[in-house]
Amino acid sequence: MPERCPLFSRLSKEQLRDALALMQAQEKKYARGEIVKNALDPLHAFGLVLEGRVAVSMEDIDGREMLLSQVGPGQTFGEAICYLAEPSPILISARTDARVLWLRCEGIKGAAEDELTRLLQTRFTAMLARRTLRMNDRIQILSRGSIREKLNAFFTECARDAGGPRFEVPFDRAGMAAYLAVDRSALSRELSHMRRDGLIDYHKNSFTLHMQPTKGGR
Amino acid sequence: MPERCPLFSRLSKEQLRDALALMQAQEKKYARGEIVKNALDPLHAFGLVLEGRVAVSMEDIDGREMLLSQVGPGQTFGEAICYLAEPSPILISARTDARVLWLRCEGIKGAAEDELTRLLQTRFTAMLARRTLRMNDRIQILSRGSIREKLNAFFTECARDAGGPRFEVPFDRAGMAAYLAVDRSALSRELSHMRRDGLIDYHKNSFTLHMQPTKGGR
DNA sequence: CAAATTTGGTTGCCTTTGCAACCGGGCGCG
DNA sequence: CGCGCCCGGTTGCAAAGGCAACCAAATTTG
Repeated sequence: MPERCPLFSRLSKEQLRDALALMQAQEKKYARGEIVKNALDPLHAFGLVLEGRVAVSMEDIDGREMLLSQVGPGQTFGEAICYLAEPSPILISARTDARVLWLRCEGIKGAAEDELTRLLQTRFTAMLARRTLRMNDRIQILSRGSIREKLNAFFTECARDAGGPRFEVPFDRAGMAAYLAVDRSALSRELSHMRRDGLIDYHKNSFTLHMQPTKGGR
Repeated sequence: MPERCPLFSRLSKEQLRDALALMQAQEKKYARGEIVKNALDPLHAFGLVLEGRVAVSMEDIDGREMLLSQVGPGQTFGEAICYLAEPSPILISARTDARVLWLRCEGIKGAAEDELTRLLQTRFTAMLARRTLRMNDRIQILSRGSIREKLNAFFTECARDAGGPRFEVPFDRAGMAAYLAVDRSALSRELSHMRRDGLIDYHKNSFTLHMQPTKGGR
């Protein structure tokens, strides 16, 4: 399963074993709702989700929870904090029953003695770089003024990832609202309107875009 | 000057020279308002701002500009895109007259032959990790519902960085509005109200917080 | 199966804020 | 000196959307 993560993809069986050993991989199970990392806890390893879904959030002063990201199978969380070995106010919890593989990054921090370590270093950096780009996308979405604009941006991105106008979103409505930083009921309202206007169709988490293939370039 | 960047800090003169050579450093000057990188242009190197300020933004379909970040002396832009060698719709322009040192990252991508290369690799990764954390902060700010909440979060962060309740922000009002993704006039209005309410004081870009050391939750 | 819980949709109300227009001060430049 | 430009603040207006309350369907639990 770990090979679903770009960090470990296309490794031979032996390489994978060595890589996991190098990073002192340890699997751990969590029940739905369980806290994976409390705010202010340090993080000695970063997590690779093998199964289930995990939410990364921050609690603000008023106790409102802000969703930073939601992590599914093959995706990771906490690399940056773990790499920098900094404390962080981030709260991580399991949204469903989940299996997480914890990976320490000391092994890929210093000088690389062998080929495999070097590969992992490079891939780790690439992972961080890709994460940066995804966060840019998120910031772009959040910067939009209206809910409809946010949804358009969000859907466009989903469609790009899915490679077509039909896709499933990894959120329930409440999660989606948190991701877009809007009110849940307002989100429902806007989704209804967009359906009424013939822009989209949806059922549960499955969405279909009816957008015209944007004629002009951006 | 490059030693203001964490990538090059505390290097000997020879190391710095070698490092710059390794990354094929090239300095370039830009006039205020000049385009540094147009949307869709590829980026063969990332930029280290030596002097002046540079804005990283994205133009959305309606032509509205969304500010992703603003980069000052000693800070870098475009590392992720450059490292991944991906095209990107990002637009970069000089907000003031500026000097930029372009650094290629091929040299620090593959296997590291010498000590210096390894150091640069590690530091580059650390830079990306720190950038990730800063983007998290930004997402946190953007996720707030009201302008006042956004400002509180923003100011809190500024105060943390500055180590005290007085600080200067690196934006003019329009830039600040773009950073917080709110309307400029609404921002002005809210700032006035916060001053009226005794929460802050400000003149031009200098702000002073008068916040009580947050006692209880709401 | 019944009860309870979760999830998504609807609606009315009212605040916030985007928008547009305008004003005034500071600064640079001819 | 005077003109234009940039920047920041103000304000009236209208719309968007947060909030709360509620309902219906779906899903889980006993």
